[in-house]
Amino acid sequence: MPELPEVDAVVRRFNQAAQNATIHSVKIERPGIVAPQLPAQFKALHNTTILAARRRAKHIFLDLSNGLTLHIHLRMTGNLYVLPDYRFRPHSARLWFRLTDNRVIIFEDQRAFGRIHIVTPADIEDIESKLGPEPLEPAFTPSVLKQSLATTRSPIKPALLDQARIAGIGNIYASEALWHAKIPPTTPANQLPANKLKPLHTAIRKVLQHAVTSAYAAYTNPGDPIESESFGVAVYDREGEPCLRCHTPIARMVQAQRSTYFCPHCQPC
DNA sequence: AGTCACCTGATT
DNA sequence: AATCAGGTGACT
Repeated sequence: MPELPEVDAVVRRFNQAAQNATIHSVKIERPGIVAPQLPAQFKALHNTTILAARRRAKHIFLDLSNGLTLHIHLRMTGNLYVLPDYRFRPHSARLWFRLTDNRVIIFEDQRAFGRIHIVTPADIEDIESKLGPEPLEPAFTPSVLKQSLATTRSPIKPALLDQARIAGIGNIYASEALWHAKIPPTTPANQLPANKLKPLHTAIRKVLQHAVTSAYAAYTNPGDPIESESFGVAVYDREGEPCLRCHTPIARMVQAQRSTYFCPHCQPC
């Protein structure tokens, strides 16, 4: 569920609450969350301090005082936040870290698709080496975008979801960016018209940057579900509703087993 | 490059 | 009862 902006908000909020917190103990309710690692391995985290949380694409890294790092992926329904006491944890808390000040870091995940692993610097290199450019970094230029899309004829919408091409875009913001740039989602990625490159680059950055700001502002309560901001979403989950530009009913199609929303008039396929 | 599996809960 | 969900990795 969370895409780059929501993960970014989780990390920023986490740092405000738990930077330099020390882990007292770990409780793993669902061993699947740490598989193929074993719950016993997590005893290595007792009495280590979390130096800081950082984000790369949709990945969260918690750097620890013992030189190791916790690698967390929220997948579809994960969330990570701090509560004042472990007894306040929700039913869907799959793993939690009790802190030495008695607070607790909750990894909540209704569908239990999320993952938490203990990783080394070499592991982190492996993970990051498989990720494309960060779309909000200055290094992400229209030229870089063009290179990312040049090596596949797949429709551009599923190509935008490929984390090796551009890191952090998910199903909502892929549809949103293509609508903003008025690009049919079926366009072969390597055949994007030259005059659409800059509009797409601008749209990706604007959509994500706007969502980063609003996702962070939206989180006032720790346990709130992570939802992409619905206000301001132009096409996602709006099938049949009028296009905000031309009032044509928004259409839905399935690409690579995921819903794509688009305006049949602004983005004719 | 396309299909499926991993899970649970909400909606139809 | 069946379908759908904002993600990814392991298959064919």
